[in-house]
Amino acid sequence: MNVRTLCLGILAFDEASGYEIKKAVEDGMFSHFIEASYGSIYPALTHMLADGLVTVREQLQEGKPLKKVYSITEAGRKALKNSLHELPQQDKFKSEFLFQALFRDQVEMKHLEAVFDGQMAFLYDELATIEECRQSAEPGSGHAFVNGYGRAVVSAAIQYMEESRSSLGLPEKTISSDAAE
Amino acid sequence: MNVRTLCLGILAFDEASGYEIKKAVEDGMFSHFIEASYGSIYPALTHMLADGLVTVREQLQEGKPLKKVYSITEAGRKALKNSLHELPQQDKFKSEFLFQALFRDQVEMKHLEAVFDGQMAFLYDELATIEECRQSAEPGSGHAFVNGYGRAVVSAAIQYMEESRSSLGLPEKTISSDAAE
DNA sequence: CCTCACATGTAATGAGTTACATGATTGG
DNA sequence: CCAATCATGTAACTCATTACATGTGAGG
Repeated sequence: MNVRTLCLGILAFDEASGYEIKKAVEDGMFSHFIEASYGSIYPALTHMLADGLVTVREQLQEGKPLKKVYSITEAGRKALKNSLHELPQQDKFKSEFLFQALFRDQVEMKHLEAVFDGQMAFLYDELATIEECRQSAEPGSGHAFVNGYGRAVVSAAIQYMEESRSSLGLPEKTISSDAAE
Repeated sequence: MNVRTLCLGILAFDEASGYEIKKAVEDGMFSHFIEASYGSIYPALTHMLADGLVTVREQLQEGKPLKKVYSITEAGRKALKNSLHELPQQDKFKSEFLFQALFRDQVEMKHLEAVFDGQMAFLYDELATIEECRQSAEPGSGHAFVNGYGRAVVSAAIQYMEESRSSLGLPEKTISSDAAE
């Protein structure tokens, strides 16, 4: 999938600016698909505007810079549907964290612990984001399915990580002020 | 992570040819980290050879073409360790399957079913691959941890998918003996 | 005052994929 | 004979990231 399709998908739900799209991809409702930087989002929007897949409207705001709000067109919806049908019908579980875990004997214990804790922090953060999104997702919607899937997978990862901590030779984590589940 | 680091990691376990690396990344013990094509693997090996991170040995085989077997050097191990320490300490759950699921209302039911079944097939296949790898992974090793993680996550995904089938409006899957079209 | 959040964009660069190009051998 | 598997490699191309470039307004 490319950034164009991602943006089109987001705009199919609601109009948005490039900045808002970035935020949604970074953290929000659309953070579980692919990554995208400003350097790919803005050109994608410009390109789609030229192709008539989106329209733009400049919005003046009080106390904030001018915002260019993009809306999807009928042609855009058609293009999205088309792209959707062309996407591969499988995806892969790939993890760079696992790659690092693979070499646990070859790195310093301190580093392994940092990596493990980093992944743990990520997983808990991810779960929190998902729970947050679950609030605003209506039951039976695509969003609800996505959040349910994410929650199932992330929870399983957390559980396995917690169980594995000692077997990797890592010290027990004394809970300082963390949010327990 | 780049393909160079991936290859180096694989070679840290055992010597291999470019072709063998590709197979291991496609299907085998090293299929859960990043993807890599011949077009990236061969140049990576050539590059690392020039840098002295690996050595090469040409191996004649009966009934098969000549094979170039690469082995990691001490400098290679050092470089690997270095790269490992520089990798990001988090990774992301990204899924293009979920993106498609998001638009379940906007695609034809037939397509949604194909995508769903495709993902299901992938998950079961993945689980089978992992179980297979578990046989050859010695307990307590990095491989064992990786396989355990993969198994936990993939199992959770399968369970959620099975539970969600009907709620997505998909027909119950009759155990496939009459799957011929 | 200075930094952060908001907001938009471009250009150089880099990393990888796809398609191309070749060729041996085995099995149906 | 033809397809598949084994095996190595290159070149054009795509796509996205990073760094650059600019500017406003709010709040500590």
